[in-house]
Amino acid sequence: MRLLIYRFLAEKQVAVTLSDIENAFDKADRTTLYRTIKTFEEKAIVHQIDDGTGITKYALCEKGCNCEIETDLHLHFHCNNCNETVCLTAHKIPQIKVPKGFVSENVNLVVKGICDKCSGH
Amino acid sequence: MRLLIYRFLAEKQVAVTLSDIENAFDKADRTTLYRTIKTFEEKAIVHQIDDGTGITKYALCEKGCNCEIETDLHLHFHCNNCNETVCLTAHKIPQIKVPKGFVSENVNLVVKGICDKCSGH
DNA sequence: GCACTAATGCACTTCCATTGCATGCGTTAA
DNA sequence: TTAACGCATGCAATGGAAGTGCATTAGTGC
Repeated sequence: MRLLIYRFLAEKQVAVTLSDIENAFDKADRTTLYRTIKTFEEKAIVHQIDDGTGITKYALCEKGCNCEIETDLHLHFHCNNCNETVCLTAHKIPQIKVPKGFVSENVNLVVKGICDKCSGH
Repeated sequence: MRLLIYRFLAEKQVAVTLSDIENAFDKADRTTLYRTIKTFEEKAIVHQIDDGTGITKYALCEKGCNCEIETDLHLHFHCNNCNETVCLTAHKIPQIKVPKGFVSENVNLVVKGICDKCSGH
């Protein structure tokens, strides 16, 4: 089961919602998928993405994806056209300056727009 | 009613959830507050913030807060300690580079950590 | 006062995230 | 061989937030 879910995530190049997984595995129960994902999260196999659609998505952690590190520098791109969210691990987030007294531990950056597939390039 | 809500938002220096407003106005109905906020949003009086807690928050737009512009460069700080989210309008977001084929329309940047109140400075 | 519009309140629905409880299955220990 | 245990799975139910339809009330202009 977990292997199947892992492969599903590996094939998908985009972040998926729980519903996506649910639809892909009709046989399995919501709860199982949910808990599997949670397990993956704990083991730092996948990471959670909040792209502003209100639905949490998940994506496999790749090389260079240091989710476990506190100063996580993730960049996610959400397409307003196809509604897909991709993980741009190659693009690092520039250092963000915060005012005095503030301590930065984590940065979440979501860029919205049109993705490469939809823009036609 | 709307004036009361406006004043409430003005007093608060942090972004608030619908529940926060609801608690502050026991007399009023949820729907009224909800629709009032929506109206404010349309009129660009407040803007919505998604700080990753899963609950959408709202904050007054200030001078220099160009929510209405597509290339909205907002920086929000979410404190992991007191769970409050503040709007750092003074801090602009640096230009984000996206890969070829991607078109950036909107940027959402949330920094998490410890705020000035909680860090003791 | 009358009519019209805007604002408010109530009830209901939907959607997603999460949890409690029961079941099944494989492994270990008596 | 069997009893006990841990773990994965499934079903059902809960809770919280967002959103909507409809009736009622409050204003506003005439």
